[in-house]
Amino acid sequence: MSDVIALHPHPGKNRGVTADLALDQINKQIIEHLQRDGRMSYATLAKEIGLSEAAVRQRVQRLLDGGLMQIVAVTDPLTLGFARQAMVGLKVNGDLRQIADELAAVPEVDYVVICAGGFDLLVELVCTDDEHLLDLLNEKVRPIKGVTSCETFMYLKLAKQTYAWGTR
Amino acid sequence: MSDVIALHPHPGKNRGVTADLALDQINKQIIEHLQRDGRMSYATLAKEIGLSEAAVRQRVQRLLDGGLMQIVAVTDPLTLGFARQAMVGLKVNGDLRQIADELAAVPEVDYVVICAGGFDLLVELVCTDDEHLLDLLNEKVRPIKGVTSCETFMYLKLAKQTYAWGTR
DNA sequence: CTGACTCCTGCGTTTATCGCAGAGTTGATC
DNA sequence: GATCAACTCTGCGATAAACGCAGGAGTCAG
Repeated sequence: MSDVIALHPHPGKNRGVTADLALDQINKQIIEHLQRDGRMSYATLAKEIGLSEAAVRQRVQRLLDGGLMQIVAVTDPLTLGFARQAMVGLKVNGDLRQIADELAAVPEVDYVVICAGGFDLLVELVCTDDEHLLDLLNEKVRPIKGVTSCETFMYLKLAKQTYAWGTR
Repeated sequence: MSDVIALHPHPGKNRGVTADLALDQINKQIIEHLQRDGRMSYATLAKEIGLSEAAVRQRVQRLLDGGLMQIVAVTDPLTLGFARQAMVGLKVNGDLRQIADELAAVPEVDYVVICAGGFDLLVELVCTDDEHLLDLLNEKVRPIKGVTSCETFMYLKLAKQTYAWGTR
């Protein structure tokens, strides 16, 4: 496959910087493989990359512990009984970060991004039905202080959903 | 945690329906656990759910093979060197599904959803930089036949990203 | 009742994971 | 330039998990 790059990527390079978690070429390779199959064994991962099994295990563990990567099961919410999903575009006044955090605290909110353009915030909601969606919008989203406008885009069909962007 | 429900969910119930992949309570429990930790061992998963290890392994394999669930590593693209992410809201004329498929074929597009509201399609782009984003919009998105309007929301900060909605 | 089907269990074999001690490098300090 | 601490890798034995398969039990159609 692709060439293995530096077997010894400057050991001891990242001292001082405590929890820095360098994303060297090896870690990127690890992530790329796990983006395709999150359950790949450390052993085969090690063979593919050209490192010992223990070293790969160590690196994966560090990536997970550091919150830089997580390995999870993903599904189409529609197949799990969440009949109603929606993206909400918000315009707000005040502290963007704080409002984003408030929204992030809502369990039914699975995605919050601060952005530039016609909306200040984009928020994805996962609901069981229309009633649930209405409740959320009415009780949890619109009442947030600083929210001046709220436009809802109800999902009709999820056409693509990928997590393997690779790395650069 | 939650009570274990029916140990024997009507064996042999889903005959006839060839590749149906029933989402019974057990499968939902499996998904819920793997949404939290995709690398959980079949053994502990089996103990938590109250089935044999082999049965759980069989079910997980079927969920994966059937494309109903995938276990992958997820990361914040920004930490992986993708400095520029954006959501694009499109208004289109013509066949929504076909246009959605065309967009889905673009590698840099990781999310396409057909929706109701001010936009017909929401598309998420993962780019290395502004140049890349400009290229994409100019060469791959706007030229698509039927696209009448295109509004871009550049990501400034990802505030939340979850894949564990649980199940209903 | 019989047969086909599905799903589960139990168990032996193979494979992977875990934990730890030791070697090699690097950068800072003296 | 020698020493030391910090980091990462390797190798290996003990433990644990995954795999494959044969057998049992339930369900449904004829």
